[in-house]
Amino acid sequence: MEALTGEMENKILDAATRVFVRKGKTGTSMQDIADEAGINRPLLNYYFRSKERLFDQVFYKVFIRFLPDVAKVFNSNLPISEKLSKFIDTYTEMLNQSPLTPIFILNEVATNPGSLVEAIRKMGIDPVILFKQIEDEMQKGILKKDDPRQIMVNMLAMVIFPYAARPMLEHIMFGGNSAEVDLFMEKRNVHLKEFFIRSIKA
Amino acid sequence: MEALTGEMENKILDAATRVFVRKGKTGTSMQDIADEAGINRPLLNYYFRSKERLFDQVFYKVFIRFLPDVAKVFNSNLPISEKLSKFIDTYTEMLNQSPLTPIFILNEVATNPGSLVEAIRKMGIDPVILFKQIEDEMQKGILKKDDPRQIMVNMLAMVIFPYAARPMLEHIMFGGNSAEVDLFMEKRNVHLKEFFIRSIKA
DNA sequence: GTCTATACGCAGATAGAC
DNA sequence: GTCTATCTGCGTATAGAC
Repeated sequence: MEALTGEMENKILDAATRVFVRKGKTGTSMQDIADEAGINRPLLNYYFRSKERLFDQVFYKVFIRFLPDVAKVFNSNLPISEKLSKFIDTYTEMLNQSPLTPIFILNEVATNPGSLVEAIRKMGIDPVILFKQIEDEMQKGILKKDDPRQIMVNMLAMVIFPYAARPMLEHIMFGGNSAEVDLFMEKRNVHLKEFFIRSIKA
Repeated sequence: MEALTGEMENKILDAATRVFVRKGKTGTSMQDIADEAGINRPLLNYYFRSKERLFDQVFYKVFIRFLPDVAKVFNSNLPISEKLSKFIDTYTEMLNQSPLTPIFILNEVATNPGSLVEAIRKMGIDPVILFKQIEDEMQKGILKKDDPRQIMVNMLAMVIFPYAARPMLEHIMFGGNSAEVDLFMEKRNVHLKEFFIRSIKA
């Protein structure tokens, strides 16, 4: 029944991703995934042996999806202020396409730290180069002297947090008005760039 | 066997809180909680009828714990810069005592938005007063003109995110060195105050 | 109030027919 | 490769003895 190789694998993987990301690992049953994929439960085991293995592949896929575009920005020759701006745009675009991803990843890593170790081992992220550049610009007087890691965490925080906390913010700060949050998020890109540059420039 | 009224309830509630916060709602079994409390499984049902009801009480308790101290800061007559500084200290102290709380709350609200609605209805948070004060100081030229909600989200993001993302950051940015992260977090308070004030002052 | 015993369903996983 | 049937264990919850 399968024309292309791995067609069914991808079909399952996509379905599993949607459910896992929405309901979490322990909150998802194999039946949920089978229903989402429109197939039979044993087929999941046939193709992925176990829920554990299926989840691992989903996690890895979701996790890695967030990196290539960002790496491209970080490895470019642009000054920090430009990288920052591009990072905000790139990351925001990804998050708009998969807004549930941050909370999914943060939660899985928190409740099962082992899941991450394997994933990052396979790709070798190295933020050191970026730290060096930041320190360089601090030396040159372009940026205010500070701990580059604090800058990095701030950047991630301000971009990612609103997505992870959206349901909270929507109810507490926006009275449940979802459309208003959308507007807020649209304007946020411009705000962030200004806000951030003001803090780090010398 | 119970001397004080509600002694057993509290014992269970505390145990349940520890397990729920660590493993999440769906990742926690009643047996886990009974073991943690050192009691028998049916006793949980006797005191709380169902896992659902037990969880609801835990969630509400955890959620509300984060508010009174913060509310005190927000309702004071201090200028924004002072409130900000106190907020960072207060929130950080709470988070240091229960560092897993952010990811617990964010995840539960994301996977089951209904849980939040009930909790906030009972306490009536109102950030509008704070927004007005921020706008006031903007009018007076103390703060740079901006959207107060963006400021608010930035503040929450920079304080809360490092706790929610700690396992991630620890592995990716600190090479798994936990002690170094502790040091980083200690220094972060001072950094945050400077960083933030630079961004918002006129 | 606290226990043992138990009911019942659904979870993940596999056997085996087609 | 895909299905039905089935195994086994664990999940929540309750009945009933003490």
